[in-house]
Formats: sequence, C-alpha cells, structure tokens
Amino acid sequence: MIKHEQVIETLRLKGHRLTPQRMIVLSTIASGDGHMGVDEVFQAAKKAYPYMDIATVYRTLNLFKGLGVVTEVAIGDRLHFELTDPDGHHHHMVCRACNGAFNLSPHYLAEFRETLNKEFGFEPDLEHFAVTGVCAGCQDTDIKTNRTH
Amino acid sequence: MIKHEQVIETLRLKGHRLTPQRMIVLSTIASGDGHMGVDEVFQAAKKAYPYMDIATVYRTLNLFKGLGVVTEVAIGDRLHFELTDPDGHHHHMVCRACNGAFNLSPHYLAEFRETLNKEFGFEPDLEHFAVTGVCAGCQDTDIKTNRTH
DNA sequence: TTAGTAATAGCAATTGATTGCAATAACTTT
DNA sequence: AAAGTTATTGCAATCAATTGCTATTACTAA
Repeated sequence: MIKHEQVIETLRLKGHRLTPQRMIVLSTIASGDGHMGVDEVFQAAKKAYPYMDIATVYRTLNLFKGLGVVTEVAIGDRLHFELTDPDGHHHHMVCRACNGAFNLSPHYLAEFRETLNKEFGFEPDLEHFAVTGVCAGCQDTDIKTNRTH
Repeated sequence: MIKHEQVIETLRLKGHRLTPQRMIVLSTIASGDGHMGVDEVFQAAKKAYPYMDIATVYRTLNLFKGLGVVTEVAIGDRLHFELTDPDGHHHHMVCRACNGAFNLSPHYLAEFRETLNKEFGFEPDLEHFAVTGVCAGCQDTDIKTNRTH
C-alpha cells in the first residue's frame, strides 16, 4: 500500500513525528469501508494497541485532517472521518432519516462559490461541504417531519 | 411589541406552556442586536431571573427553534440564535477571521436545491443554511491560512 | 551510539451541549 | 376556586470533543 508511504512523507515534510499511534489510526481508517465514527476508530485502534487513548485519536484525526489525509464529515451531530478521496474532492449529502452519506461532485457547488465571490467578495469554505436532508429512498416516510434538531 | 403575542399564541396552539423562563429568554433575544451566543442569552436572562438554568435556556432555544421563533446559526463551533427574520428567511455567511455574520438571500440557494432534487431526488435542509469562509474585509490577512478546524 | 530537545501520549480535568429524574408549577376540568 | 393532570424546571449526571500538564518517546546532532 503506497498510501502509508505518502502519509509518512507528508508528516516528515511538516516536521511531525512518526508514532505507532498515528500509524495505527491510519491503518484503521484505511482498512475501514468509507467514513467511520470517532469511537469506531477508537475501538478498532484499541485492538491493535490496547493503551490507545481517545484524546490521541481525536488529535491524530485532526492532524490528518489538516494534512489533507482524511476528510471530516459531520453525520448527525457526530464527527466522522474517511480517507480523503485521491481522485479529487467530493462532498456529501447526508440523509437524516437513514444516516446514509451520498457523494456529491464539487461541480455542483462551483457555481455557488462563483456567485458568492462575485456578489459579496466572500470566499466560502466548500472543500468539505456536507448538506443534510432526506434522500430519495427515505422520501415519504414520516421521519423527515420529526426533526429534533 | 406584537412579537411576544405571536409567540404566546404559537405556544398555546402546540400545547406548550407559557412559563416566565420562556418569556425571559424571548425578551432577551428580542432585545439583543442580531445573533447571540447561548451563554450571552444565559447571562442576560439570569439578570432578569437569577435562578435561570443553562439547561432551560438550551431547551427553550431548541423549542423556539422548532416553532420557527428563533433561528440557529453555528458560529465557529458555538451555537448562536437570533429572532427568525419575519420578512422571509435569510441564510448566513460567517467569516472565520472576524466571526462576522452576513445575510444571504435564499435566492442564492434555490438553484442548488433544484439541482439536488432533480439529479438525486435529495431534499436538502436549507432553511437555516450557514456557510463559513472569509469575508471581503478579511481577505489578504493571514488568518485565513491558519485554520485550526 | 549516546545525549539533548522538543513533539507527542496519556491522563485527568474542562467545555459546550444534552438528558434523566424528582419536585414544581402551568394549565384543565369540575 | 380547588383538585388533578402533565409539561417543565432545576439539578446533577452524562456525552462528545478538547485542552493543560507531565512523563515519555521520536528525532537530531554530536
């Protein structure tokens, strides 16, 4: 897996240290299927290294986010993370009925960004955009009318 | 002020009770200038009623949010609330350099919603949309490159 | 290879927000 | 007006996430 090498290289370049904990968090996310909740990552990482601390997981994930290694997705009110898509960024539509996350090409936001730029001189953060709503499969269920937050 | 009457009417209609705490939170927000942080509301409300509890403030704000009386705006990673704009909804552009919130007409999002609907059958929650970024006044400062999250 | 240094881990404490529960108070019905 | 019903409050506990601090450990330079 070349992915790990790239991450190690990135860490070195920015003067960060290569620790077993960081490698474990990386492997955990890499071996997961798509986005993972923080506690999911924590529990899986603890199996590889029982002394793993939840604070270390958070700090590592935030470091990786800053380095562009992982992408943060807010699902419900919990943070989830996934390996950053190497074939260009994608955004998410998250269904609040089934909690499913659907990919959204950046192309759908390009025009919106343009408009905000031209009209207001506002440069929006749309690198990791996620919009909640109700997906096609969950339309016409009553969950969508029962929002609690 | 007719506003209070409308809120009382809305509470009654949905079977909620009219408590002094709720009226105090309402007055506090109504007398504030635009969006307020939860703790701001709490501190101000405590002056009118010293036994005010932070949990009550949260519950009241969430109730009011559900009734459409107030609108939640996430500024940074804190929740802020403001009276819902009676002249139609507006959205927010929040600058992460100066924390300023700028209004955004719903018209700028209409097309985006249309597209998601047609292409994916996805119905996005865009009633209270807020996008972070850097405002015109804060462009070319170095803050925008120093994101911590 | 070893000593020095600075970043990081681990732990506990803290923060913002939410929730369970018993006591209270607002509304309803008589 | 009084009693009964039930939502709501207040408090403490809890949750997800973050942070301060010290001991440890990864790296650097001799």
